[in-house]
Amino acid sequence: MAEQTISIKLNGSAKEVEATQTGTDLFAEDKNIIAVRLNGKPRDLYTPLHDGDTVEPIALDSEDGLAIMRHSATHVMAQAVQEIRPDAKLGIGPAIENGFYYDFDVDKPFTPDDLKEIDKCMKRIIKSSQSFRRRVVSEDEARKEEADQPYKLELIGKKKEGIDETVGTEVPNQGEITMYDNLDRDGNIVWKDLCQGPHLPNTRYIKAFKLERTAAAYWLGDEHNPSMQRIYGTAWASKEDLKAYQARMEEAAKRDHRKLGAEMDLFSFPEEIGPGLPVFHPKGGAIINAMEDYSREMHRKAGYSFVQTPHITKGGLYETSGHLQWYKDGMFPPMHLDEEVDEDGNITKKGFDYYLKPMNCPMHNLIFKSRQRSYKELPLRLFEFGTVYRYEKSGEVHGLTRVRGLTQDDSHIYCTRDQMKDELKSILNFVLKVLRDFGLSDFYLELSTKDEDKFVGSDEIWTEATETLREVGEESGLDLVADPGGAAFYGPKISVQARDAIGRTWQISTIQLDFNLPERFKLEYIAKDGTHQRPVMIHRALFGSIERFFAILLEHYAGAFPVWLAPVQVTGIPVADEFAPHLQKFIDSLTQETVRCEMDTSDDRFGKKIRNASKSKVPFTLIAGEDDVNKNAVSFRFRDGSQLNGVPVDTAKADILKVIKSRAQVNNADDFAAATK
RNA sequence: GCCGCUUUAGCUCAGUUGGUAGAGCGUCUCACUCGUAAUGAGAAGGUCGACAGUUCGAUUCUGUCAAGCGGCUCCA
Repeated sequence: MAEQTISIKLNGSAKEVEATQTGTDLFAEDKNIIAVRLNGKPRDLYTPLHDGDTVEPIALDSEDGLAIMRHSATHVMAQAVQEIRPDAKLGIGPAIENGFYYDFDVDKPFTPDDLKEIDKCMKRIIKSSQSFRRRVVSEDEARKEEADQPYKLELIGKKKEGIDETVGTEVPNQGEITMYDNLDRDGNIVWKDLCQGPHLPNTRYIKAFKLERTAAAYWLGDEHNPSMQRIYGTAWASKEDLKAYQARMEEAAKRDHRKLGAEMDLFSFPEEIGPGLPVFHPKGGAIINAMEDYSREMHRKAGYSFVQTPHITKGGLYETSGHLQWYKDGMFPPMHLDEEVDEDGNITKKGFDYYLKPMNCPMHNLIFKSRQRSYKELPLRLFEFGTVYRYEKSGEVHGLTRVRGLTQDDSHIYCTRDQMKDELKSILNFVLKVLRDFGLSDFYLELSTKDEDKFVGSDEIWTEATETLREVGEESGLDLVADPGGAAFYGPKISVQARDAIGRTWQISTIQLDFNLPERFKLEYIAKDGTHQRPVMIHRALFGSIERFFAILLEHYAGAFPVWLAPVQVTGIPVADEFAPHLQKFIDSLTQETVRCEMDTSDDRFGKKIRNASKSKVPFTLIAGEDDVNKNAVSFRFRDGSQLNGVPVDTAKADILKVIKSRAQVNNADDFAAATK
């Protein structure tokens, strides 16, 4: 009797196969295939096929394949944890970027020794070649099987609402509750977990993993829920990929702005001042100055008006704006001032609560309101380096990227509704141009839309604002990614995301469209027809915060800034003391041109001075010895050790100034030649 | 704010199973004046994060607090 056949679509072409065949048979010859994409959805390799199915292979080293492998790896980890800590209650365990985690409720948190033991146990499990088997169960059966797993029981109740732990790959939502059994070589169930899958055919496909760290995490990400112990791991398709990942992590650690900031003497966080409150040392200050000077120049050219506002204010301002309603916890507590009390404790003069300002916009609104405005003044672009203070929770403070006192390059643009779209477009172009001048080049946009629990204003206004931003974003030609619920309470925003030199993305600029604060502050202008009209307000921070942008640049360049931003642009090293006056004279003339110079007059030997200059990442080391003095010249040494000797002082000076003005990056003699051409 | 970890010289880190400490780099002094990534010698520098408790004695053990780190939560 002939086998029954079905027709499927395999890798895009029609094929007749035996009805009993699965991906396991179809891809038997390719050991790199670990699952199938069945009718577009990732499934276990052994999933039964049906007539008309579309089947594509999923390779271990593909994005889907890695997610499946990482998800299986976290099952192995959970099995290992329960072997070592039988009392451990399971939370969720998804695949994430670069790896996986699993949350456990355990009596005692895991120690580094525990991790070593879990790691060992995982290797044993992987080696024992367990297979994963999918099993559909009824809700009652699932509840029975997971009776001693309270968190899983909670998940069973929520499965129907579509909550799933799988991240990084599409979720096969089949409306079924499934268990995944781990079977040993004899087919005995050695472990099981409530899970939607899919999984690897076999644990041996987990070829390269490493447990990274433990951390606490709230159950289902809600801080009101119990805290669980999370173990993070990383897993890759091969040992080489794992090594490459670890090398990337090391590279990122080397660039950490907190480390470079201390090494390069740029900034510090004195304990006496308080957490999240940085002080910038002279070299850090030089960089910040260069950033701000350039920013001011660009803003002047783009038609912005510079304003300045105080750091503290009476609270009423933030009641009007709504900030006190939504962000009181994030503000430093008030100073109650000017209250007078008589001997009996009765208030004889009412006092006021003063707050450190967390935002500049209300103050800029007051500048707008300071007199009657005409449509002829619009768009009115107010700009300020405004220092604000936010009481970030203690665990949230992080280097310069999350601080309690920060300076925003903050701008508020008031315009008519007719002007708003063009204005938004030109703001976006301006922002991207300036970011490119700072050496960032790889961008995408994020559109943050209304948070349904935290907003003011009508739906119509939100829709109009959101759609306007969407159009501007789409017309920019950059990728536009949705960020649902990410908006500020007063309006939607577009944020500019930039990838740095090692591929990490940072949120940098934000452009927010706001119809609400003008309403709350009753802002008006006189229109052409003499009527009173309400302007639209655009909030815009380009660097975001200067501190944070500084940190991003520091990591992007790994401390080796382009010449115009380098804290020290030139270090002079005489070959011997007798040549110092010649070099000093040249350095002094550069200083007169506001080039940031240093002269190494220490007792160190020449070689040591070269080493120190090299370690400092200064772009130009200028050397002068007998040859240079005789020729009234200096010699350049660049960051990579390449050299340009005997450059006449006039040429040297002109070239240095030219490179600074061009904002070029110079790491070697070729860069220098190109920048001075 | 929550969980875990960490805190010893300016920096990076040893060390003391409870008897108040050491290296390298850096700093200072002296000598060396040198052409491309560490010259040599000497010296100074620490209430071992802070405060309590246990102890004859605490940098070491316990507790509280502070700062930092890794996450979680949050981020106008």
